[in-house]
Amino acid sequence: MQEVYAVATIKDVARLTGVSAATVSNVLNGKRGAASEAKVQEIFRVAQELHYRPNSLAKNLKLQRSNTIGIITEDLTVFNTPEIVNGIEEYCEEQGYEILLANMRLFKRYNNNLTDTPEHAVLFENTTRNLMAKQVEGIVYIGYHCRPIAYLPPDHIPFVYAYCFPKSPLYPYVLFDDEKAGYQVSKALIEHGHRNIGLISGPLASLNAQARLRGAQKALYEAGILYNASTTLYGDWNRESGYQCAEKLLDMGVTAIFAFNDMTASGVYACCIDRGIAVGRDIALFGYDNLNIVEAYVPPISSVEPPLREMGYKSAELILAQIRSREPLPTMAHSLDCTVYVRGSVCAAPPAAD
Amino acid sequence: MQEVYAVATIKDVARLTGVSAATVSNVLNGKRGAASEAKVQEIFRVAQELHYRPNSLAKNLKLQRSNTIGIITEDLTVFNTPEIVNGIEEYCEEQGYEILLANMRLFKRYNNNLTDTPEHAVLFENTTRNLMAKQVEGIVYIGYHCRPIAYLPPDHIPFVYAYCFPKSPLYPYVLFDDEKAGYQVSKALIEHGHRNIGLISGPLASLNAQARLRGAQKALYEAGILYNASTTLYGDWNRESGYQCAEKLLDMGVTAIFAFNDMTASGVYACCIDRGIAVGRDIALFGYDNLNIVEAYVPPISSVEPPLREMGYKSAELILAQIRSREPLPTMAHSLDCTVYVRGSVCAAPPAAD
DNA sequence: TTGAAAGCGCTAACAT
DNA sequence: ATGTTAGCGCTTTCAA
Repeated sequence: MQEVYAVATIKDVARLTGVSAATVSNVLNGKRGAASEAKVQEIFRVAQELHYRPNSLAKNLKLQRSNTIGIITEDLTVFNTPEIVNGIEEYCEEQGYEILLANMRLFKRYNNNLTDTPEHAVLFENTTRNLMAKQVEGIVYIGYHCRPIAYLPPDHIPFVYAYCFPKSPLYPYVLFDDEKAGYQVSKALIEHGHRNIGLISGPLASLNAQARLRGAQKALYEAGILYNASTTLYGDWNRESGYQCAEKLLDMGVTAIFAFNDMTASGVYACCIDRGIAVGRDIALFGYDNLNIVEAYVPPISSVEPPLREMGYKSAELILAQIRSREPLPTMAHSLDCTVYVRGSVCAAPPAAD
Repeated sequence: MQEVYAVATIKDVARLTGVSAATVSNVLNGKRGAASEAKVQEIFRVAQELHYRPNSLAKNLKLQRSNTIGIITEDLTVFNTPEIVNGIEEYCEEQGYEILLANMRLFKRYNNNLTDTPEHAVLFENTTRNLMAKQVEGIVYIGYHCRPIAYLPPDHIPFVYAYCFPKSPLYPYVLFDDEKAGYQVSKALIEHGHRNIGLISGPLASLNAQARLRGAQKALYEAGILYNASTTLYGDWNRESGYQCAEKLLDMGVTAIFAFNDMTASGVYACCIDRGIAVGRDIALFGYDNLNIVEAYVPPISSVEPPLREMGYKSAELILAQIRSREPLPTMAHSLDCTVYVRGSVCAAPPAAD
């Protein structure tokens, strides 16, 4: 088996400069007066030449801290995850912290069957303890979609949930404000004169969908528009269900459709094309997620962009705050604002017939 | 600053079971006859109770090997990268190896200006040495698109390039077979009766584009179709240039368009819609990359899927082979096959007028 | 200004 | 069957 390829150690630097390892360590760690000016110069020179850097394992073991936080991703290939990771990395870089990433690959492993099973619990626990065995000082857990997570970390390790939240609210979590976005979208449609707006929600059980629905109702209420239960349909987040729901809504004569995700909106679009209805002229359409598919349409689909990078950044702030304060944080829920993009798919409502 | 939260060490297990640390180590590492049956049971029991796992830093430091390979990503948020990472993880999991991921965030850092500058070289070197300081046994470098990389790793550390390749072919690299895919796509179009096929390449300098072009020419040649330079245009990979190129090609009367990526194909689609030309009926269209936007169209765009997971898997095989053999590998270039998806956007050519 | 020594948690060679 | 010891590479206290 492989030994480590040749890498310079502190002893090499010590030997080549004729001082002790202790002195090299002191000098390289910037301790003033650890050696004469000449020695200092030489130590730096030799260290440079040998490309010396302290062995990270040895250093962290000795110091009993790693300057590292762990990230657990439920699945790195889910489209939102990398951008959240990026936000975490950004803050950590600013703070001189390092990252250790553990990807659970839940999708590949369990065929996208993501309820909290005992099997999952074992994997969670394992992944967490693996990171702890590497002395990470805290962990950010990134869900693949917003939902409650039963798993709680052991041993009071500093922990933050991003894009999901703990069933028992014992640790901070970072989400985005679905209700506000739902409100803003609906308000935008109302301001374009729409009063008969079809909603294609996700499944009733989805918390995201519920929050968006609340936002939409609030906007309707404020505008004095009577809520019409029959024009609120519950889809399955996918294109097919978008198509089917669109058929019903179009039959009911809505002038605008707010689909709660872009895939659904894409299905709506397809239905409109098939019926010869021009999106952005005959009907207004809004999606959610701001996937790159929305720009593929002519006119492009209006949509809502979740603040992924910011969620990562915020999560990192929270984890470092926990680490530094050594106390649980006062505020648990952190909700960040989405960006609403009104694009060509949103047109004014036709002159009211009523 | 944070000390490590309370975690059981081997000493704790030793103390609670009344044996020495050495015995605990021996028992837990499966050394037969290291202790009496009763002791063995007890050691396992206590270890379990305390959730003991060996401190990874201490263990690796001691053993001078980490059972870990490093992954350097140029940018984790580029759409192809996570799937490649996944493939690597899959193989490593099978082999009992761990992963350490370092994301250079080239996009965020340098605004997508990705030539090999000295600035980059410093970042590469730094990232590599950082991983080496953690005793990774080898490194897989994942480019964000296929191109030659000037950077070579130091100290003969086992190294593999994925989705890119080293300017000096001193290390193995894993790509996908653009030429073959270009050939297959063109052949598929020809078999549908098309003889006047427009190509929208990427920039002339792109190696991917060149290879796809070679494949296309081969197919034309085999079919006895005269290569027509005027129906080969060089775009910029984006939607706008796709639109513009499509205008020209449609004016020239092509019956099929092979766009060398999906964004370009998306621009072509937009142009066709604007002109009232039905893709999949009046004209055939092929893209490349198999982004999720291709399914958003009705009919969906035919496209080519690069074997991302497989590339990752292969890279991992190659890095472990290097690590285990302690020798450079004989074969440097590894090219994997893409999957070609013929979808509704491909129709038969109209009856020949010539 | 410099270095010897101890120890982080672990494993392995070598006693007993 | 079990333990003692040494040492991986590093930092830090303390003494010189």
